Amino acid sequence: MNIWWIRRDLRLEDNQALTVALNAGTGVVPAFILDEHLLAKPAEKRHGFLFEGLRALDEDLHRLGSRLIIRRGDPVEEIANLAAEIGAGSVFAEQDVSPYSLQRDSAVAAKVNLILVHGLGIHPISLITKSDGSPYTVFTPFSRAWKALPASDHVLPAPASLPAIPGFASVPLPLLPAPDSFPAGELEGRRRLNAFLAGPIFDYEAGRDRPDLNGTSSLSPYLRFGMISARKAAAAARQASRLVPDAQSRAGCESWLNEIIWREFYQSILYHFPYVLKTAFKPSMRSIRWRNAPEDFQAWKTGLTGYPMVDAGMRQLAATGWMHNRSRMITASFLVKHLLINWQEGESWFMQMLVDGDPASNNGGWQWTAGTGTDAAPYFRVFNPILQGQKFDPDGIYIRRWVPELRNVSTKYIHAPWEMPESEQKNASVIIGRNYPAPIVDHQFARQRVLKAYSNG
DNA sequence: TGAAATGTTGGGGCG
DNA sequence: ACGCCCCAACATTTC
Repeated sequence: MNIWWIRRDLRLEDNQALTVALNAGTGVVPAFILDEHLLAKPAEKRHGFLFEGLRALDEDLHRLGSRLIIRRGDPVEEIANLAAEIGAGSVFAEQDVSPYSLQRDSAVAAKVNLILVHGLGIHPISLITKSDGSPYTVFTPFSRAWKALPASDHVLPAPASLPAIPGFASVPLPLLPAPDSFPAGELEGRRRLNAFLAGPIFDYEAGRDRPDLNGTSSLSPYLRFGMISARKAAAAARQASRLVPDAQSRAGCESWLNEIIWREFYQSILYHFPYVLKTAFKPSMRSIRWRNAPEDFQAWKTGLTGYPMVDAGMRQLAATGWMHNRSRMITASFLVKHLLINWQEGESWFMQMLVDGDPASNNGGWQWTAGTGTDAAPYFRVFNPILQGQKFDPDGIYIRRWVPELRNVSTKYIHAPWEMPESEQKNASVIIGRNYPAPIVDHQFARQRVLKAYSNG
């Protein structure tokens, strides 16, 4: 018997670790270790999503004649114990990139025959380097090298059946449910991919920037836990692109594929530069004097900054465990640039709240926004939350959805409600400073302040 | 995957 | 006819 050690590949279709394990013969025991170290970190929605995903996977395994063995504790001990218990020859697992997983896996490999299999990304990180072998640190050349590799559109089918598992002990999963907006499981991942490919992907070029429209795939949590394989998603996007005649639709597909490549770019960055989880990628950006401002941070977290576009994003995050990408940029920029609070505080909050929270992508995004990272936004690029709102939520639909106090505010004032005359405030049944805060910081002032802080840093 | 400040151009009103 | 001013529209530069 061998072990298929599941970590963030909760799927049966296009699972290379599972396939290799099956091909090794002699039977496969699917196992998941509830890692105390990881579960101790606050991330209720993501954990609920994971647990529900494991329940769904267990059901799928039952259907094929197998089942999921769950253990709890330190994975190094638990995998070694399980391997000894079942007399496992080898342990097969999908290779991960975070420093924690690298250290964990090398500790496991010291105790059992651990075989790590590619599959988290589409192309192995080792294949995408500059000609001298060093890693790319700029997205565009990285993506060119990525696209130059032969497209691997082959998707491994889910096995038709699996070997039965003898009566090994398994601990129950915590009952924590997945958030309502994200039912977990491979089936739901596939459903969402198909729904996205049936239309929205063709408008993705513009649609992806509009938090008021459902223009994105909302697949991020499923990709995060491998409930859909990135390779299958990309193959489907390429196929969709080939089937449409017009350039605009093809651009949508291409643009979405680029987002998949961003994901792998940041995986590569984390793999090669693990210190980014601790400090700025750019050494020159490590001496910025951040503000210690707990009240401002609290206002940001709770969506009470007085800037509707920022507050809408933060409340969407708190309510659903997900935030539209455009809103992620706007809210992150606001924390770092307007409030001058260390991007690492925001990174940590997002990791607590996000269902799709992934160290590589989340860190990459925050360092990009803060201007401290690879291929980052220049520090002087300061988003104006009012203009961003006007551009990307022109009718204020997104704001009214997530900031109900402003529901009756006219579109004219929806992005800057503090400019409402008193009579308008009464009409809209919202008094600025009472039912909705006045801006906690003036835009022009904040802009000048952050430019100064960065240029001194 | 910016925004603001500054510069340039050109049409129109006007004396 | 002409210069002047205003200002929108666009372009460039600066942060």
